[in-house]
Amino acid sequence: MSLQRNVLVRLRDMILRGEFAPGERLAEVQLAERLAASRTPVRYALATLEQEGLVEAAETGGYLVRRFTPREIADAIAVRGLLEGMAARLVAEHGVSRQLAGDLAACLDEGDRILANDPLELDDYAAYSVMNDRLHALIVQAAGNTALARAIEMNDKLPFATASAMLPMQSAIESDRLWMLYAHRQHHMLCEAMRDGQGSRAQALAEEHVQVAQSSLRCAIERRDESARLMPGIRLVASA
Amino acid sequence: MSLQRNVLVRLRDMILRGEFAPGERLAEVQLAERLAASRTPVRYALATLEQEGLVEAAETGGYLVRRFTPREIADAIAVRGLLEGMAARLVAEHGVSRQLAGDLAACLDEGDRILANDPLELDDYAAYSVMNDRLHALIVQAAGNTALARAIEMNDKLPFATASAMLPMQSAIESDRLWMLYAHRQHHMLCEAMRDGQGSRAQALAEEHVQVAQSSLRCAIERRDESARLMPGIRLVASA
DNA sequence: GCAGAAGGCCCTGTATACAAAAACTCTAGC
DNA sequence: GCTAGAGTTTTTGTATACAGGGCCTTCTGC
Repeated sequence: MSLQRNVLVRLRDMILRGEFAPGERLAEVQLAERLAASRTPVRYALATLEQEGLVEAAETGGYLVRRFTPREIADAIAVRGLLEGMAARLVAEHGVSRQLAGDLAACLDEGDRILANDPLELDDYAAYSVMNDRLHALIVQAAGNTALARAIEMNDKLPFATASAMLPMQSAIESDRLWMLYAHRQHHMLCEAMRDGQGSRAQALAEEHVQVAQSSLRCAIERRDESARLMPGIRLVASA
Repeated sequence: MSLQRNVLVRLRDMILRGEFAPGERLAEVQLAERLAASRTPVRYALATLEQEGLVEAAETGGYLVRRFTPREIADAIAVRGLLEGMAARLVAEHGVSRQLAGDLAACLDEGDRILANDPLELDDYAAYSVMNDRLHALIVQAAGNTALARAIEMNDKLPFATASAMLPMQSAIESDRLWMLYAHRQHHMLCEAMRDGQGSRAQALAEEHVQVAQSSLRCAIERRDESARLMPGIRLVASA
């Protein structure tokens, strides 16, 4: 992989891990030596991350780590609901191919299997996240609308807006298993609606599905200290 | 303005004007001398335009002008409809402020005034475009959802996906005035729905509103040679 | 005559030099 | 003690040098 790409993914990861304070200046030389590269790849990464919205250009020049409000995160989650709702409707209207039906069923089965464990372990959350991301990606891909896929991809660059960003939070909630059972039941219903060509039902389900993430977000904001351990990136979200 | 920004907007404009063939390699040194700058600002512009989707990274390195299919443009227009529909619904649900009501009314009045001219002149199309963009921007801004605004902004970077991108095409259609009267009637109805707090009516109207653009797009694709004079950027759309 | 290899040319990725501007610090004066 | 100002230092924006790689051309051998 080129150094540019390497620096980009590492810097993005560092920001998402909360290694910088929100509003902090990202000095190029400092980043360059920390990432063992020259300023050129670092500048490329910063320009890209500005487009992604993780970093903002300072008026005086250079870049600052962006500070997010809880409102902005909630907004992004709502937009994801809208976009995934459209994707689900398109899939329902196009019809579910045999291939897709099999892939979706595999995701559903795996989710069932994971949630059969009663005290959910850390591995279970991780495995569920992978399954969850794959399920959502399958639907978006099957929708076959490139602009829609691009919009979702862009929206998911914002922290905590992605499908499984809030999942680590579940392990801090007492009723975690109930929430996940609810969310996964929605997965089942959504796949059923798409399979049966029920476009507006599928859309409504996908749109409603993000309310679970909204709940988790509210919980994470209320219990910052606790969630900071599970999701270090929460530092980027303003406390007020 | 910094040279970086200057080069970025000029290069974006050159691509949108169709000054490059789709798939053409954008050699950095050549662009640099053409834009009277060094490779550094040019590389910044290319990286940004890649994020915007106007340019794609070649496997071997460097960048190529993107080629768009009519399907991709139609997809982007559909996504704009979805996003603007959500914006309209949010405005209806939040309520229309006195300030916003005045601004919207000014747009509606100006549109009425322009469309009162019976043979529409070139100036009329231009003035209508400005009004149209302002009206759409007002609604998005009033929705107050930053992620939504970002998604629309990103989507509008794709050629021919923006609200008034297809307007120049109208001057080549016999029934242009009828179409524009129809679209502007939708503007009136949309503002009425938002004012009266009719969220789902507003959403449906905004979503349906983009069908005018879809029509214009189909017309532009069918009559490439004619539309190429009015919208040079159509060169970027594959003929097939 | 054709195929394969070698050489040269152009292009990108990376590093770095340089200048202008901004920020910080230290000092002097009120 | 605080403010203003000058000087210094850091930082960004820009240009450019350099190396590695790909592609095209050309030459040679079969």
